[in-house]
Amino acid sequence: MAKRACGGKRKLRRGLWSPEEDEKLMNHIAKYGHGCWSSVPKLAGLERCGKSCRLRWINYLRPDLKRGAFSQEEEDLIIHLHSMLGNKWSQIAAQLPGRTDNEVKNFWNSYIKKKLRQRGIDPATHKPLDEAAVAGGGGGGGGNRTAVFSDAELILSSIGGAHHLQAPHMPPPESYMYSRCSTECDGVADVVGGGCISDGSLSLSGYSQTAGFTGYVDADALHCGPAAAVIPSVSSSSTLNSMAGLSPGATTTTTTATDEQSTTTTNHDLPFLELGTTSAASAGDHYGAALDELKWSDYVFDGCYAHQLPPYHHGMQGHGIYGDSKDDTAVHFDAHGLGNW
DNA sequence: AATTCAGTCAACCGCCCAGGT
DNA sequence: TACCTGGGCGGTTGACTGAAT
Repeated sequence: MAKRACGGKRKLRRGLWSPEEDEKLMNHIAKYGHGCWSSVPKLAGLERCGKSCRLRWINYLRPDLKRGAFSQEEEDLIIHLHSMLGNKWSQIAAQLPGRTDNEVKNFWNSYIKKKLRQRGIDPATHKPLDEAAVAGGGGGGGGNRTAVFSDAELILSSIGGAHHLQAPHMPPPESYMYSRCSTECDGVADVVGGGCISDGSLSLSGYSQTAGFTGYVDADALHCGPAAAVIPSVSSSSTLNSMAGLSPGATTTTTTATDEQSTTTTNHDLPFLELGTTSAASAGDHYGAALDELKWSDYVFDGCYAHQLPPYHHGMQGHGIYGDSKDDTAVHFDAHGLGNW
């Protein structure tokens, strides 16, 4: 197959990105969008391969990224989604606004995995370790994931400490698995504590009762049905494309849903430069509010966004636009905002 | 103060898939 | 239909940091 290695002929730079490279890439995308990634490095004057540029943009430069520590709600949601999806990091990240698959993956491997093991849970199967071993060392992931979520719920219970376990108000685990059926349905909320939004999005309000979190799961992302709502997932490539305004006249559809209703707004000509500004706001108050702090235009149009790139100036390895990733002043997960999506 | 070790995370690699020709 | 190319994804690596010794 002779799969081309990234940048076969030309001598391309590799490794960490310099501030100058970041600036070039940001300037280029700000002006033109990314378009065809393979042409970006050339047009932007970078000696990188397109893949590298894409990765840098998605994982670090994108203006809508939420940096900083994962909240308990995010952690719980990751465990929950992993119990259903396995290592589908992109799909998991799609449910975590502002988080990238790489970030989620790293968080899982460096933190959650260990935490689960310490608690005697096999992170691959979400079953107790001894049971997982008996189950046939088959290496997790292969089996019927829907059958293990009750275990995942136990995990959540134990991790959460204060919350749940007894939780008589909790719906049975099956109700989390939901929804898969009820989504293809008529939109009737037939899940205890959860709602089946008529447009196909999934409510995890049952989940919220235990973890203090309310979220909507993109049914399509979970392969749960054909009529998935379009969640403004910042991690999805489609959203990225719309953000980048690749195609003039492109249409993005943003769905906001509450327990009682779902509304859909359609935006035409939404260039990504307007993220967090007027267009985003018009897309829906909730989404707009969630983006308020992004102020992408501040970075670009001030002509001096470089000063807002603290990473290098802080001399830290973690190069966060919003500052040191370990800084608690970093944007925190807004469960309410997400819940309102 | 120097060294070692473990943890974190950015970036790369290789594969797969979809779309175009 | 076969091939090519670009984009995306998951797994892995390696640089860097801070804690421990």
